[in-house]
Amino acid sequence: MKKISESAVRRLSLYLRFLQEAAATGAETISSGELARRGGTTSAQVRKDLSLFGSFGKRGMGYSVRELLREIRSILGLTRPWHVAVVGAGRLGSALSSFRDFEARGFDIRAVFDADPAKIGQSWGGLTVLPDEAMDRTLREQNVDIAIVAVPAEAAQGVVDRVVAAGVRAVLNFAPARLRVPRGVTLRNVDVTLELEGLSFALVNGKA
Amino acid sequence: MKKISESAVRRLSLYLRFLQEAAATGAETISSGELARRGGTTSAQVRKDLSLFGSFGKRGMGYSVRELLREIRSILGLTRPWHVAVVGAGRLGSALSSFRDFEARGFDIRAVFDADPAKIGQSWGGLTVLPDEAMDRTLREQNVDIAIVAVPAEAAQGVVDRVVAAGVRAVLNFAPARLRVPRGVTLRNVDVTLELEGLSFALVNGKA
DNA sequence: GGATGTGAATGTCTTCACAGCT
DNA sequence: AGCTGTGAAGACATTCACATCC
Repeated sequence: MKKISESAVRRLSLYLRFLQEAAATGAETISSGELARRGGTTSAQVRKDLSLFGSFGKRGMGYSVRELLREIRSILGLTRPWHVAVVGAGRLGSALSSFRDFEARGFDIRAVFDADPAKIGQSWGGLTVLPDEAMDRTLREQNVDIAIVAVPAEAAQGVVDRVVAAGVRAVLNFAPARLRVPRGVTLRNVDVTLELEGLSFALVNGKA
Repeated sequence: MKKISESAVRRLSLYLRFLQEAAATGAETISSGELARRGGTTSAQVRKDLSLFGSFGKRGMGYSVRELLREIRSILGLTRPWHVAVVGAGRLGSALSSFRDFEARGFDIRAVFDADPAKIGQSWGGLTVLPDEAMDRTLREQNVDIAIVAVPAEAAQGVVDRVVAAGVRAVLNFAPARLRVPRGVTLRNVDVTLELEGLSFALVNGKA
């Protein structure tokens, strides 16, 4: 299989969202031009992205919204729910754990962990904060696929090592730290400070 | 001035963080190879990135940690503090507002807004949640440079239009929506669902 | 007619490799 | 010797443009 760039995958996620919006308005078909307009890209880009996986459109017609929804869901692996755990029940972890939007998109939060005794046992929306020591066992029992790391930077590498040892193969890291993961484990970072610094750069350089 | 890619700016932010860590350990100099190792890139990449802005190193020696810190701070526009406002005092907004790390890096949160009467007047760490109606005036009075949008997707475009009208030229959007901003305004998105879907893709495709 | 799918052309970013300082 | 700075080469991503098909 061809190598797919991260930016292409990001765009597919966006197209998926636009398709859901279009479906909600009852649209039957959608053109590459319309997807491009919403995504701030070009129609050629949209067609190239989709052509990496197949030929889903009808010439002269565009794409069937329902069909393309199904295809992109399948490409992105969203045909079955994923099991997610949140490590760190601070403000950020609690915000993420309570995001009902995730469930709607097939990411089921199965557990929340924290090391702070004061937080353990608290419950948010059906989830009880579990102690650190229960982590390894629970990750396996719940067949957790994706771990969200929302702990302080100093603790992040230790956490990721443990979740990887417990069989988790995908990690979304919110800690401002560059983590090491073994081959076969996928890591993505959300680094708010980095984004702010990017905005700072744009401000002083007058770039749009 | 040359066009600098977003990925180059991201890497500069990372180098800055590594330099701060190195400075904390008392290191005097650092090589491109060492920065590359920490950042998961190559030494040639590091040198190219830095060479876009000048020649900061000494051959055979590497870079002076203190000097390079100063240069990168200057490049990124971090020599003066930026004024930040958070719009949306839900769980995510509250988590972001209380991130003390931002202040340390020169991003001063000057105001938090919400439309919900139940939240207005609550105070978090010296900040009082202000009502929606006070937003336009306060953004100008506080000379806010950067707005963080942490409201539901449906409300996000309205919010960004208002902050832009109030003179804000940089926006960090956490809402899962693609926002339109006029030329001259920089927008960055943090889209957690997108990241999760990217991990899902990696899981089903066995990519590391 | 109208929009897709795709080789070819272009543009951008990364890596190579080596001359040039220290 | 060691490490930077940088043209040149290579890899990768985007855009063009048009034949193809509904």
